[in-house]
Amino acid sequence: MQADSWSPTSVLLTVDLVILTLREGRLCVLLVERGEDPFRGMLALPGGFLNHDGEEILDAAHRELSEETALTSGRVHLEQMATYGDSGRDPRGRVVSVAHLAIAPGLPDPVAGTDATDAAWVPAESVLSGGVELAFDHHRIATDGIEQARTKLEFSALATAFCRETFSIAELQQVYEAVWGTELDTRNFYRKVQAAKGFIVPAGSGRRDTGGRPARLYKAGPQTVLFPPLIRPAPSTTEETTRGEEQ
Amino acid sequence: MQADSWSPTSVLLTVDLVILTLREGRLCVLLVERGEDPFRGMLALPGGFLNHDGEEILDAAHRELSEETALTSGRVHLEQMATYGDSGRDPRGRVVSVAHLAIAPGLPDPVAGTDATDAAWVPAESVLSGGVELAFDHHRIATDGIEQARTKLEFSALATAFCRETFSIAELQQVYEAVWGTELDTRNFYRKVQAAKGFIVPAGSGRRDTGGRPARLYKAGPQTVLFPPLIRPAPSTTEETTRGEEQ
DNA sequence: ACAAAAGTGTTACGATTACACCCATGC
DNA sequence: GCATGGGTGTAATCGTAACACTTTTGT
Repeated sequence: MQADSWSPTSVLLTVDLVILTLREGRLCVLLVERGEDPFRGMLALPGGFLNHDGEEILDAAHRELSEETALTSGRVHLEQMATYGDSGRDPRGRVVSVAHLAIAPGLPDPVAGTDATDAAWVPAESVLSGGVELAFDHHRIATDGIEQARTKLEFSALATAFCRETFSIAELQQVYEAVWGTELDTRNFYRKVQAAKGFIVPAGSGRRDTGGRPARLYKAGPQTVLFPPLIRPAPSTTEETTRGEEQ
Repeated sequence: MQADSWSPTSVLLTVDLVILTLREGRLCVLLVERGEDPFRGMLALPGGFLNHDGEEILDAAHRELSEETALTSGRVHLEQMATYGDSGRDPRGRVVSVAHLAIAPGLPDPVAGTDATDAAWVPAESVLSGGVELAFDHHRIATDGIEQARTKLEFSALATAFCRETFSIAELQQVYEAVWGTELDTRNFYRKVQAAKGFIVPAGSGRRDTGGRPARLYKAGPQTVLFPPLIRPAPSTTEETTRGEEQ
């Protein structure tokens, strides 16, 4: 720590959320239209300042999550992602944002937030391709969040957070296919997730109205790290030599 | 973002550094003895408040790194790790710390910082086992940093940051063995690192006074992500079912 | 010549893939 | 019965581990 001869700079702290879900087989991000003035009317990630003195960062993220979504129970995955504090990122002054990644099962269609004028699920593809413009540095944050979700799917049990309490293995596979944007072999996927001990545990015989033989149902197991991991197939011949690492 | 009906809380922002290096084949962390009053005389991670209005977080981390170590050139790896902001973590008030991970080649023995009374390289093992007490929540931060380094060694070219400008493959192997605490087969390691294209590139024939045939020398390649990755051998039969994920 | 360390070939094994096949249910 | 989707068996293939072996230098 530094000597206190000069007074240290204080900053405003916000939490921003990259909330991901699956809608009609597509990975989507929750975006809100800003009702307040910096970037009023523009799309942005949900988020906000710390509430009162003493609110924990993770609590603030949970609070913003509840405000923006109609999340019933505590069945949401929420974890810290990275901190963005570039001096020019907010016109109001020095605002540092601790970005979080949230994963939720498919949520009711249009979600009306408390202070946000409007909220909408936007396909992750549109964000990645730059098709939508976002306020602040939220494009960067959203991109980082999506990429992090893709990576964590390989090594952690994150995929179950996209599903409801109980789910079939086919549903779990759809999560992987949607987030990665690839197709997987049903039979091999079946055995791989079973091989990862503690990933999923049986939860009764299933009743699903899909027509064929009913699938067995499972729920999330105790393990958070997957071994062996589910390796994401390489995007075929397209070599990508440029991938930044340090931020 | 929230409406401005109430004034948002401002916090003090610090950067803390988990600086890792190899000394005599052991992974070590740089710790300083605090000369100022919260936890005066106790060991802590190097770090400090943001300097003046407008200093970028990453710049502050670089500055602290230079102050605490005698780093000559820019050959240091520095990346953001995680943010720690629990309300009780600093007795002076609400202080939020953006922790960074730094990797450096073996540095001169005793490093005297500018404001820290004393600085010392402490074996990572001692920190992990709880053998040394650290100020604030720095034990947690240091543990997280060491674990992150271990993981990143598998999938990124981080290991080269532990080496000097040029290095032999055997030296690179020592990095892996020290950080992971395992032994690796020399021959297979040799081919694995060569197979990861862009990881290391030749840098002239080597001269080392080790007695045998001189090793070829290499330098860090352009690639930051390793494919195929160098998988860390499982720690034998010892099952570990409890590994936290969310923070 | 010998020791020490670098680098190469080769085989055995385990994991992964691709795909053929059988099972259970609704209509 | 037959369409539909769930679940199992198996051979070809790939990557890896293990280790014998050759090469190059210093003394």
